[in-house]
Amino acid sequence: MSKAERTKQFIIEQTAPIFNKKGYAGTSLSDLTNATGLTKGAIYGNFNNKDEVAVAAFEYNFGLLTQAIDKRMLLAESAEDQLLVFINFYLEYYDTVLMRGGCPILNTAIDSDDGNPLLFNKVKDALNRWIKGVKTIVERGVEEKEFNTSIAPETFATLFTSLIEGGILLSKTTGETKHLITNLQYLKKLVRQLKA
Amino acid sequence: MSKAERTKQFIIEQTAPIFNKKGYAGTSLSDLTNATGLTKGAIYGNFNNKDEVAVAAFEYNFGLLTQAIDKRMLLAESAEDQLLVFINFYLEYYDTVLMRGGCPILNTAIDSDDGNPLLFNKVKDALNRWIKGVKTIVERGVEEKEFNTSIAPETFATLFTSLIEGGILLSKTTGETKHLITNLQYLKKLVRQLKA
DNA sequence: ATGTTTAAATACCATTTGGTATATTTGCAG
DNA sequence: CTGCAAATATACCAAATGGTATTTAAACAT
Repeated sequence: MSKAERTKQFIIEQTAPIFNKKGYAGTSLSDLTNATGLTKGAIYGNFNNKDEVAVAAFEYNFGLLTQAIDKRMLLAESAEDQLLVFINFYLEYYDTVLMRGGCPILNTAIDSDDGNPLLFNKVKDALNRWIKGVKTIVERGVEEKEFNTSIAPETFATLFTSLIEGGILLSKTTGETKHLITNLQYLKKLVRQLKA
Repeated sequence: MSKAERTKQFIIEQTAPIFNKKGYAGTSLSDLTNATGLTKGAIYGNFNNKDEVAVAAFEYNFGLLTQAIDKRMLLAESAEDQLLVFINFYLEYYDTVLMRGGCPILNTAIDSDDGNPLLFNKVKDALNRWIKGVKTIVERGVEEKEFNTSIAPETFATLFTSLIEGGILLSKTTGETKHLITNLQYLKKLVRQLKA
């Protein structure tokens, strides 16, 4: 890894939590220099503008989540276990996710819907991939006779994602973890229903 | 209503959708003057700072929603009908809500969680009131033997709110209404389950 | 109608913003 | 260990930011 590549990575790692917490418009160039200890010259030597840093930061934040989940996914064999990977991940790592500013999809979607189409498209893609991933798991479960068809895969995927994101919103806003936990437990029940 | 009160109201009405769309940090003083056609003098004659305008704007945005819902709530007698008021409101007015920048609670919660505690507390209160309102409806339904206890009122309120907010997020981000509709239809099913 | 209070416009301020050109340092190949 | 290229720091820029006196205009009670 060249020097430039290393500092570029360093900038992303240091600024990613800030973008996630303060949002795109709320994060200034001086926030970036403060967080990294670097100067504007270093930032603009590695990125063309603030936009590019924001996009890279989002991809990094989202990547952290997906990597952690994908890693656990390897150990899951059945469709049920794969769905439980998501649920258990959030049950265990909710505090960590919160410490980093919350769910990057939730944050960045709301933050970029007006005025930052490049970033917004990235979030859109990420969210669509996530929903589709859940849907695919359920479809496979149905194909392999592990799941019944009491809930359509597409419907399930929407409910699944909404309850997680909605739960994060409620818990983050009220300060009470119980909301997310309630949703995750309900999702477990839904998964069980899918099996019965 | 005095002149000052009228312009104050005018400022709130004109700037409320902007704050909802662009967020607090993303809305500048010049956005406010542009939207109103007034000058900084007029704004600062009626508000002490940008914060105060933002808080007033949020309360206005949230008030629009609650007023519309409360109005319909008067016609609902049973607990079931009262829950359906929420569901049908979002089914019918989703486009209108989106046109104004989406759900003010969702937007403002994400926007103000870092760096604007005054505003954040307002959202927190609003969200807590909403959740509690749903819970109370279900509790009353149980008391009056209209609802069974298959789902605890508190659990139901969390699921209910999460599915609506989560659905709005999904639909707004993907651009596909189906997500919110899926959730609202599922909520209808949950309400029916509560009756059976 | 007039004088006074009230509200809004103007002109101004320091600071910060995102961004760039240039200078300086650093890393690294020969 | 030296020379050159790559990477970072410095110095600078115009524009925009939130905010404040001060001036002007509009309301309104008498």
